[in-house]
Amino acid sequence: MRIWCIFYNKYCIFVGRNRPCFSVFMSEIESFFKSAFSVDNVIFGFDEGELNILLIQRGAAPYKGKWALPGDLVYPNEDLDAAAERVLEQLTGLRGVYLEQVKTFGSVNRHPLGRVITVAYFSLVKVGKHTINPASFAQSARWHKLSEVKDLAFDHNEILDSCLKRLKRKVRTAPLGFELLPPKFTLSELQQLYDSVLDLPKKLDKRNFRKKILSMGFLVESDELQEGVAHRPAKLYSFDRVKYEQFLNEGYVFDL
Amino acid sequence: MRIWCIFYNKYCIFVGRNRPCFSVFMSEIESFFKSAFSVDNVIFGFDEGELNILLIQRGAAPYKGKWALPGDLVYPNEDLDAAAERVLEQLTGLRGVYLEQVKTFGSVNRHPLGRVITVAYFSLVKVGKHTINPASFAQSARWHKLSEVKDLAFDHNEILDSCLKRLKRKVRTAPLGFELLPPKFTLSELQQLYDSVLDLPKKLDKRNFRKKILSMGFLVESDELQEGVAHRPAKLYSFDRVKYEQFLNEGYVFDL
DNA sequence: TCAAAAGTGTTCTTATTACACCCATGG
DNA sequence: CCATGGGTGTAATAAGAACACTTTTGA
Repeated sequence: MRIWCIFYNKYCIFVGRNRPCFSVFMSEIESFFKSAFSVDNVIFGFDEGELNILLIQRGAAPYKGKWALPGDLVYPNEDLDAAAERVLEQLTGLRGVYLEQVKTFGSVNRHPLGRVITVAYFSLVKVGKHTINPASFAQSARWHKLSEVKDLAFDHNEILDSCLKRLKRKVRTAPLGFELLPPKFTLSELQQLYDSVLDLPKKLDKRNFRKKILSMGFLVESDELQEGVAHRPAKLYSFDRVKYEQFLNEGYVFDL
Repeated sequence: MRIWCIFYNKYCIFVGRNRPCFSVFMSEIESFFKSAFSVDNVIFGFDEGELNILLIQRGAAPYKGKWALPGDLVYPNEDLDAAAERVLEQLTGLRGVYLEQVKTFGSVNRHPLGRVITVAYFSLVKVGKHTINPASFAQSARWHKLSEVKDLAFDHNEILDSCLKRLKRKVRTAPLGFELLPPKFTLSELQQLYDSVLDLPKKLDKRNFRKKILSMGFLVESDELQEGVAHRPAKLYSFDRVKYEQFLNEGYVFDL
């Protein structure tokens, strides 16, 4: 059965089987726009020595064809965090990744079709551990180098800025970097990650960086070496979460 | 302009200017009518050497009679920050105070009457510069010592925890303390504030605290002295925002 | 044998901590 | 004259910054 409705005067009249079946006050319809809420997820990955983010290309108006952050309306019986996790999982198939709420954007006119407030999240994924499935979201989806991202749909540039700022702060005070690397990594890869994320005027000093991160005692050296590189192969390390907890319990704090 | 919409399958397709402009899931239409968003504001004040917060006592169900954070639904044409400012102004008459968004709480069952997500803010006010007007909110409103706050309505304890945590972090890296003090204050008052907010196992060292805060160069000594105290009167200082900007421009950061 | 990144200590400089006595005022 | 908090400097320690050469590998 089809039901049509027409917005007329201050009423929305629903029409089924060729006659009006019920109507609602426009203001209630308007409240629909008032109270729509969504999540948007800035998905960070680290690839080719650079920070990347996963964007979708919008398949429908508004902003059709523009690149945007993956996001969706929050379902009626869904917690906010769950909605953000769902967006990520539908797009990448990944579960249990690092996810953090950053800020809520609710300017009256941020969405051209009505009042939609959106809760921004960022997540950290290991690039290459997943295949991207844009189907339910958009006409396409792919990784973009952060340095090449510009002119996103809606207020998504502002959202991205907030998330990036948060990441830059948080990465210095919590062991987030490891979420972006494979389970085993070289110290140079780790340093490159920090250099890239922090984007400081001067790069970190190799010796000081190694001294500091190793002195914290939660990186464990494996007996494996890097392979297939045209230079002296580096030792592979991994992040030991249990040792990190001990480190915290002894009253130390991660600070880079 | 008329907008038509057609309910088809499980979608509601909105039609403007003879073509579809957007569509939504039917079930979402229903949820929109039942959902709302609000702001809650943790209003911090500093009084009698202690951090205080301004609470209202609920005048209506649910949680009638319980203490709660002041908050309200966001109006249809109101930005989120504006709603938080309005809540504060209606309660205290204050405008232009420090206000910061902290986190959004959206658990499905956090509100017994329906789906309400709430955006938590904190603000910092100078106690005594205002009179409290609970009228439009609740049966009463008053300051509570933070140490005596317990068992608030809704998930407001959790919201308070988040805001307090944020304040503790932020107060060390931005000159927020001054927002809680009168324009002229003694260094001991300032230190007492930091001791109280940070709640460290050891109090700050008086000489080291003074050395550090004065060395930043944005506190200006006035020629006035404390009055009416039964001991050597302290010099009054004030925070110079222009000098603080200079301090930042020279590449320094506030860090306590 | 060359290119390319891995790996490694020491010195200097700066920031942080710890600590105790005299001073000015009101009651 | 006493109680109360105001005000002050220095020495020891710890943390951070700067810096250059040898090693191992694949091509």
